Amino acid sequence: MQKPSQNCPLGPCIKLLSPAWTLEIIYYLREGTLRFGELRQALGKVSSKVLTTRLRELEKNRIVKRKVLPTNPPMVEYSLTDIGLELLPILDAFSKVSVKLQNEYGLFNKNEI
Amino acid sequence: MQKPSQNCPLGPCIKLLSPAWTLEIIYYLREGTLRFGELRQALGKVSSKVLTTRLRELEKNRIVKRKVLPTNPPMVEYSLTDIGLELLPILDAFSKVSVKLQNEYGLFNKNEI
DNA sequence: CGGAATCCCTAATGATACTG
DNA sequence: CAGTATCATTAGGGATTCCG
Repeated sequence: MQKPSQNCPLGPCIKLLSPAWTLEIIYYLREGTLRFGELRQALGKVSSKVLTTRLRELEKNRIVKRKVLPTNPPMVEYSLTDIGLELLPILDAFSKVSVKLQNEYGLFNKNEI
Repeated sequence: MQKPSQNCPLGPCIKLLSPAWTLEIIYYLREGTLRFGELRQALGKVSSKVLTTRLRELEKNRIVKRKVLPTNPPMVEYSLTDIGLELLPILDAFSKVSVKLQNEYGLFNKNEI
């Protein structure tokens, strides 16, 4: 969790997105609904505890919608809310910049980062 | 520091920008050069140790340029490199999204975040 | 002024096991 | 399946002091 500075307008947004896995979660939900297990698998090596924590935070901040299906065993679907969708330009920017830094400047290649 | 997931293309960029104060540093350098002390003051309550650490990392990754002026006592100026300037679209995205979430959805108002 | 060197310490993450 | 509960860990950040 990052510490925001005084007048920097990015503060709250940084605080929202800085916990581990947060941006990746939004990334993988960008195209639709995923179940808890699918999301967990997509992320790789996140623990279910941390993933749950993150999803609860995002749900509380109305970024992510949680839908429990009345099956047995229960299935839980996660998707982005309208507010969550508003975050996608940030993801786009990350994506575009990543590509550019890699292609034009060779960043992210060796062990630089 | 965030843990990147497998196929998410944002991984390296996230890793680059996730340490505390990193985005704020870039934000305050966006319009030109700042001395160490000025940057420290702009950020608010960052310790000199952490700020130095962050600047060294950014310098190593060619995001930030460090220039020592031959004065006594020495002055050190920091500015964005060409690569650093490439990151500004990300900052723009943060900024625009922050405003939108605040104005249209009332996020970031109370203690929500 | 701009750090380097210490020491400290908590929040955040992770591993494991268990459950409705 | 989708979590909770517990415990362990650690590394990231902070406070302080001192230096050229």
